[in-house]
Amino acid sequence: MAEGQGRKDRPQRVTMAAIGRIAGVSQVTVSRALSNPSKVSPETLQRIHAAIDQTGFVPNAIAGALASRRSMLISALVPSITNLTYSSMIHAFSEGLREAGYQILLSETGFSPEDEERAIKLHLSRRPDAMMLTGVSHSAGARRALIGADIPVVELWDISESPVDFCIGFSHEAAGRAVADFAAARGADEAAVIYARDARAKRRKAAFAERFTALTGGGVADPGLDLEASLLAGRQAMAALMDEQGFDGGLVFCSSDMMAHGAMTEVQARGRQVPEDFAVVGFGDQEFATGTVPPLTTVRVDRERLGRQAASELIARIEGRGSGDVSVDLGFEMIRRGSA
Amino acid sequence: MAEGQGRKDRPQRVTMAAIGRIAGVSQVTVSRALSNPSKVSPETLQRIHAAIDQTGFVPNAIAGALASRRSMLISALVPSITNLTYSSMIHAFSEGLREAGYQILLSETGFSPEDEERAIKLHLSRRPDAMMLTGVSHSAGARRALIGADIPVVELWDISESPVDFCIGFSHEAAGRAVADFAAARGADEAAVIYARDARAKRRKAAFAERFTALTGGGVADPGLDLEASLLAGRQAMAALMDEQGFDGGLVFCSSDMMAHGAMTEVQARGRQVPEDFAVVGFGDQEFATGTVPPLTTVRVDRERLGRQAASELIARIEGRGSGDVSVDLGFEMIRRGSA
DNA sequence: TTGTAAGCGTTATCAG
DNA sequence: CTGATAACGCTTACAA
Repeated sequence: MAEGQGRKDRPQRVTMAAIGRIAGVSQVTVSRALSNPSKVSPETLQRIHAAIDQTGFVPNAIAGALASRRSMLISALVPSITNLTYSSMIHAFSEGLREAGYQILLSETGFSPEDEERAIKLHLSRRPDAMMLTGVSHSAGARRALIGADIPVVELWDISESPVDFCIGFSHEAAGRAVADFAAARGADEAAVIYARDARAKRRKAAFAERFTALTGGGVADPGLDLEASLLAGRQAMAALMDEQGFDGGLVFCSSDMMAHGAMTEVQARGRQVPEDFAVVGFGDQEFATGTVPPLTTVRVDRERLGRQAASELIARIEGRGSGDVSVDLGFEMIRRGSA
Repeated sequence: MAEGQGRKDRPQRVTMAAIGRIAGVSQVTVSRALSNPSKVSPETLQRIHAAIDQTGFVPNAIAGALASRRSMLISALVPSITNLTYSSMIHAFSEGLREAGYQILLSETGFSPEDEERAIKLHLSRRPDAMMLTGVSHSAGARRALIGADIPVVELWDISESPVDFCIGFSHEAAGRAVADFAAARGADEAAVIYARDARAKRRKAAFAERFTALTGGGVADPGLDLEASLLAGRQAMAALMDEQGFDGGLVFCSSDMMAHGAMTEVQARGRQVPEDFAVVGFGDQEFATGTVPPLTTVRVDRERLGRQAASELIARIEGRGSGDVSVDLGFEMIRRGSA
């Protein structure tokens, strides 16, 4: 269906004006028929729709956006789309928006602030009606551009005192400490951390380590590896912990359920027991967490609610009736299952 | 940053005309400076960029798209974004496009043709320069709209004799048969299938079952469940197979690695052996497939290549230099590991 | 209920 | 190298 290879004659597209000509009305009436049918007489409406069906007319939303100054586009930036944490967030987020007639312009930013800034500016050129970002840490240039854009901006999956506009998430430090409290209450006197290349994951593990040591005096082994949030990486980290860090028992706090699953796999592959020898705690409470053997003890964050709430608040702000909240802490929940 | 709640005075945006006024040139020259700098004198260029920096000007891509009739937007439709199969496809796909300056308009269509048709029409109203669809089965209305749009359309993850425009993928039937051949060669005389609510998965299992029976005369147990492609669903299906279908040994072909992982988990949780009692074959060769115990035997499809090739061919066609291919079969590969 | 006129902020075309 | 001027296809007043 590619356009004729470089031909000059463009394939005369169907416009509202054309529909109007066929239906015997002006272009404006066609526009009205589509956006405000109640203001057009039934007979006219019928003729217009007949013309639309006949021609297969699809309105040009670009022109509409330019004229109305509303793009009905929401841009969303996440570090990675293949990471279930973020993809499920987007899923919930876009559902609410789709229902309200918005579409999603999506980009991956990796974990680099520079890439994010570039992506933000590119997105802003599309004049989205609002924007969703992951996390609260952005480059100065990004913040400036965002503020200049003068649209609602929600930062998800973290909280901050000074968001660009507003944020919905939870405290990663508090989550790390909660796991440390859990570990201590459970009687662990040695601990280790497994984490991926993700600033937020590192903040959780740092808070965990500090609290765990303060509480128990025990050490916290760290493989010091730069990893993806994958099962394999979890296995590797667990292996490194045992082979190189001399970690021979205790509780392991992993930055994602996937890595936790990998850690368990490695422990069991070596004939050791979970949770007896090594207790494992994940993060995220992914769907599969109840399906592992033993079922995974983890930290649940209600991503569904996070996404939905972000969507509805964004819509509210677009319509000028936002709550005015600057930071919404949705919290998290320790889910104790069998692995710790 | 929401606009003043319903105020009348719009916040006077910065336009190319404004930049021109500051730099002492006309609006057109600003446009040129941005899209074709070589045609503007160095001094002028400098003044223009100074004005841009000073104001934080971000060009309006909507207006640009309307005037140039090129949106630099590619729309992509996938059944689900939380399914790693599709999200990794999009990831590879969008990478190539981003490099060429395109942005991605993404929607999830679920597994319903009606939803897909609706989404396609909505996307088409944005005048994307090209479109990516998952699979080759679309409603008549969708095909009509697509053809009328007169843009390159690639259908991914399947092949067909008569795509809307062109397709890149592999034969799901051939994949199912290949697994059956593998099973027979391996000496399996009983088999079972575990599959998700996905038309393509069902085609693979049907082809598998037919070939397996033809080859070995053995039966193929089917739990007949309507499931998600999740680990838990895999466990449930495996349990149903053993408890309700009397399946007590043989090879299980699963429609995804995740389900296969679940099936293995269930087998092992019951104290039975993989692959001795139950051989398990997955589909997709996800990253974690090498990390399971035993490592998962599966069917690999090169999603990376699929996505990249789709992107580059789409760009080529947009520029009027497409290959003209109608259907590209990238094939698949049986990866024998420990689970079967 | 319908129509006219004036943008929306760019790019394309043609002159100079 | 630079600038008028005319689209691009729609929405938003304002009139009739």
